[in-house]
Amino acid sequence: MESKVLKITLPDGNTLELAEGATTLTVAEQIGPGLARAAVAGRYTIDGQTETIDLNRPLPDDCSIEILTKSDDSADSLYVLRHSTAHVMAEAICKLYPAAQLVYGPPLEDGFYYDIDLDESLTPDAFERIEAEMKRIVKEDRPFSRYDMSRDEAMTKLAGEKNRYKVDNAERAEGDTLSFYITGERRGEDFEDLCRGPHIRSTGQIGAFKVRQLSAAYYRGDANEKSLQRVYGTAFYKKKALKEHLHRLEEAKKRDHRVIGRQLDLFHIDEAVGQGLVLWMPAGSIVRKELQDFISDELRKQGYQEVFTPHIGKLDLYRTSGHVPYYEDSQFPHLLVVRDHARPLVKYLRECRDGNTLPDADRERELVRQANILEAEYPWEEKNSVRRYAIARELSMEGTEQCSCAQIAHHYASGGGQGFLLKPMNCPHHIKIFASRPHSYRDLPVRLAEFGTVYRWEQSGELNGMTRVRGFTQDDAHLFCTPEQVPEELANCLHLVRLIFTTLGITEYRVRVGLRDRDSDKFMGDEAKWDMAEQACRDAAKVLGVPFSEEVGEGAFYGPKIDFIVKDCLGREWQLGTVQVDPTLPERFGLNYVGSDNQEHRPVMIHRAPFGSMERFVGILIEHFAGAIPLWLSPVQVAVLTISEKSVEFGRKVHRVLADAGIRVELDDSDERIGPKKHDARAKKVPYLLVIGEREAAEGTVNVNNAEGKMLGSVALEEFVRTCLDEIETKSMRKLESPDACSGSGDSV
RNA sequence: GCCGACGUAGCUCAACGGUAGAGCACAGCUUUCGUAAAGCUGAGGUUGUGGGUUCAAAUCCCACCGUCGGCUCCA
Repeated sequence: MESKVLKITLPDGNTLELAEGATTLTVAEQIGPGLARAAVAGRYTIDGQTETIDLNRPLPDDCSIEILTKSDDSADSLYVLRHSTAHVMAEAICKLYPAAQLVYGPPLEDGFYYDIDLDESLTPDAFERIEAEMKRIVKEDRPFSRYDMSRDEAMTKLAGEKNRYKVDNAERAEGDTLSFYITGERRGEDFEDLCRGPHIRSTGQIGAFKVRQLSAAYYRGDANEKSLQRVYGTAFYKKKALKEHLHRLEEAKKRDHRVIGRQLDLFHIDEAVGQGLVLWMPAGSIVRKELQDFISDELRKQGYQEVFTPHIGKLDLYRTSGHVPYYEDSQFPHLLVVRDHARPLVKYLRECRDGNTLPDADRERELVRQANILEAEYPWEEKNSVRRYAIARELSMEGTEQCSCAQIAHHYASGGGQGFLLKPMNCPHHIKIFASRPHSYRDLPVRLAEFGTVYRWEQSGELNGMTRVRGFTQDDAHLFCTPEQVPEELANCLHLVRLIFTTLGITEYRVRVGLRDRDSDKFMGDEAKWDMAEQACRDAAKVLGVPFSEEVGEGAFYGPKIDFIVKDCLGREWQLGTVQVDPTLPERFGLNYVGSDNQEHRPVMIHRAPFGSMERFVGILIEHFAGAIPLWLSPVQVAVLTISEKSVEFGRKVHRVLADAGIRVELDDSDERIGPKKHDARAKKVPYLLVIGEREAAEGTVNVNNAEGKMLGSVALEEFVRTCLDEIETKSMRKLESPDACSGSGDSV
């Protein structure tokens, strides 16, 4: 076989011709010794397909190539480094804890983790020892070496090692051969791991690393599987980069909406009220109200009608919608109401309990009959009158203190009994508004909007400030339309979401089209209609013209959806705006309208919430602006700060003029110095601070300072009012930069 | 719900077996001041709750409640 010559295209467009078997390292050496030293891995592209590859593995064919180096902090380069560091950490842990079984250790966007199965609980105290061990491995500068094995051979080898996780991993891996990476060169002696690679050249290339965090993680993300210990770490090529990274994390914490929410008195969550139940403080309420008014104005323009509905609904309503029993885990306990008929029974049993006697059987039987409780439901077998009283109370639905009673749970789960549910969603109520009147196709679309508060029993460990709560208000609306109207309505909904994001300067978001998982029982409804709805979502997302990803299993239980997802200060993703196509609930509720053919037709429903929820949106917004929210949203828009008693009178006048103009203004005429007054106003992130001294009083001007404390200069009071109102009116994100700009139009400031 | 860490004054933290202390905030007084924290004085806590160990518990142990970081979940 004659040896082939490979044509390698470099990033600068030059090409190299190398003998077959050439590696990325060969290429790097050709270019220069410095590059060869700094190189960590290669990245080649053939036919538009890009792969990262070990430095010392032969390039498969003609390709264009990019050399990843230690001085390059690109995601690709760091990815290889972190994956390699995960191997080093795994080795360290195995050495310190020989009983540890390795499971899976991928790189992450900002680090890596390794899942391990170990009975002994790891604690952060172990980090130092793990790091010390890792340091040793790094110092030894062991090369990462790869070897391949046929699948059969590898499976035999792994089976012999008695690590079921690696066997599982291997079974799920693709290809006829499996690869292993040795941290070192001595096969059978040095640490090795089943791994696709690629890796950096040697452990010495790991410049800086840190073991950071511990958590439990279920094997393969399955809560029924074994709980593993996940150890997180991160790595960089340079110590400085690690330091900066850790510093950034510290800085990001200062933007945390929970921290700023307290500083600015925006909201409060009180243990005595309940987990995940947000109390909006006066300042936070202003932000929320402004946002609601903003969207209400838009909705009016777009032909929505606002409605109000109660916070609870009958269980039967949610049995129809499918919420009961399918989503019971996420619901607050049902509200059980007093059955008047049962009161005499409860009273009698209470007397027995208080008198510490057993009830008379005949009398009890008679009262049970009167109570209209099925004999079969009644706990005759309970011999204890206290217990019997408690159960009778439950059966009579008088209170719910004892609601753990399995009989009750079973009773309700099996469809019996009338009670109420705190609404987990607004749709059933809106559906009933729609269904309360006959509709002609001429009426459609009907668009019903409500700031509807819903309650969901989120797992305690999931709660998070404002972003994950148990009671929240959706800026909800449901559109009932003909199938033909769906594309246009969807497009309008998406544009509304985008308008809101644009207005608030949220540019970093991703769009996800959530589809059903055909293998899951989480989704209900007709297959064909789902297909149509999913296609409608794809089409609408395309029309919107932003990149989006399609994700299976992310749909709502009744239909597919398009979500707008934003990251918080710690990089966690939160779904904000959502638009959902629902072919299912109209069916379940038997909704219809009369078409032009005088026949009844089934409408399609669109659920949409551009903010998602007021709580989550405001939480994210606080972090987005680090508390320095735009003027139109600011709880306090202007602070008037007097310099001394001599300027208090004019300060009061300024305050009054601004207040009369509808501007949210606060006056600080306390006998403090101007420095501290400014400091206080800045701490509250007030957008404009007006310093009022004798000079201003004499001239009728105000001395304008921005939220950063920078003095912008003085301007006539009337002019400041005008500019302020303009900035508020236009919901401008831009601030005054100099007082001269005050006289200009809103756009120029 | 799971794993780990943590709960001390309104906030941020100290004290880590010998019955709690600071800064900020708050109140009073002094000061009337020109742009990033004035001074003095005062008030404020049965150390999340309940048990236990101990002569003695904020401190050690257990349970519960809550918070935080992950996991899982998220209509």
